[in-house]
Amino acid sequence: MWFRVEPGRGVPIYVQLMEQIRRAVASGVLTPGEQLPSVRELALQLSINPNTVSRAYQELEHEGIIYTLRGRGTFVATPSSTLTDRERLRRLDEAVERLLVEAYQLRCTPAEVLAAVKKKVAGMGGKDTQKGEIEHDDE
Amino acid sequence: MWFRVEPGRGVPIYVQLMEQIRRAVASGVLTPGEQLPSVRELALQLSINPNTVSRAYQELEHEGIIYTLRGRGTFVATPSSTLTDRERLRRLDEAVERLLVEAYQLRCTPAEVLAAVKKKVAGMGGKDTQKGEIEHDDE
DNA sequence: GCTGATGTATTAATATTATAGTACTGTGCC
DNA sequence: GGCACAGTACTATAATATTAATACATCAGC
Repeated sequence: MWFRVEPGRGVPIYVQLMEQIRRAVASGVLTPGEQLPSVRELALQLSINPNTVSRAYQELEHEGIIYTLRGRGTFVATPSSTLTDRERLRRLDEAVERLLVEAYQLRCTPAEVLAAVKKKVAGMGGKDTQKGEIEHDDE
Repeated sequence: MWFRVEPGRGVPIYVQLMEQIRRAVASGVLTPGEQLPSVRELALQLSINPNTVSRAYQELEHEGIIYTLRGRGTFVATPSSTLTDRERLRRLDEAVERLLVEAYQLRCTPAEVLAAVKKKVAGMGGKDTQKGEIEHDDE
C-alpha cells in the first residue's frame, strides 16, 4: 500500500503509521467505509510485527478514526464527534494556539500564517464540512 | 513563578516545562532579555530535580528560544531564525497541515478554522512581526 | 583567591515504551 | 465442522527515555 515507516528514527513505528493514516483519512485518500489492509498484510509489507500495526489500528479506533470488526477487518469510520460544540471549539482553539506558538518561533508574520491556512483550507475541498455521511455498520 | 507541572501524566516533566516556556515567550509574558529562574530555584519550587529543569532549558536553547550564560543564568533570546525563507514557509505549511488534520477530526468546518485562526492572530499583537529587536550579548 | 550564585557533566536507577513471538478467538464460506 | 481469513491477548525482551544523585566548572563580587 502507500505507507512507509522508518524504525529507529525517534518516532515509534506505530505512531508513524497512525499519522499517515490520519492524514490519509483527513485528506480524503481513504474514504469512510473503505477497508484498510489487514494487520498481517501491512506488517509483512512494512517488515514489522503484526502487533505493531494492530497497535496503531487500536489507538486510531480509540480516537474514532477507524473501526474494526473482529474477524472481518478494519475500516475507515464515518467522521462523527461525540463532543459538544463548546468542547469541539475549545480543542480547535488549543490546536490553533499550538500553531501560532510554532509560527512565532519560525518568525512568521500573522499575514503569512493566515495565507498559509487559507491556502490549505481551500485545497482540502472547499465544502463546508467534510465527506459524505455514509453510515457504517457498527457492532 | 508561573509554572506548573504534573508528573506521571504521560508527558515528561521537562516537555511540560518547555511547552509552558514556549507559550510564555510566544505570548509575550516573557520578553527577550528577561531572566528565567535558576535551575535550582525552579526545581525547588516545582519539587523536581534541577537536572530536569536544566534539560528543558538546554533543549529550548538548542531551539534558539532562550540562551544561557554559564555561571550567570538563563535568559529569553531575541527571536531570530537561521532558516531560509523557503524552509521557514515549508515548516509553517507542515504546522498548518497538522492543524487541519486535527480540525478535520474535530469535524470543524473550514470557516470555523479560519475564524479561530483570525481571532487568535488578532489577539497576539496586531504587529506585522513580533517584539523588538533588542540584541542580547551571546558569547 | 574566597564565596555564593549560576549552569553542567557523569553516572545510575527507574520507568516507560516499543517490538516481537506465539497462541487464541471470531467470521464467513464451503 | 473445517478451513482460511480477520483481529486480539498474553508474555517476554529489548531498547529508550526520564529522572535523580552527586560532584564539577564558571562567573561576579568582594
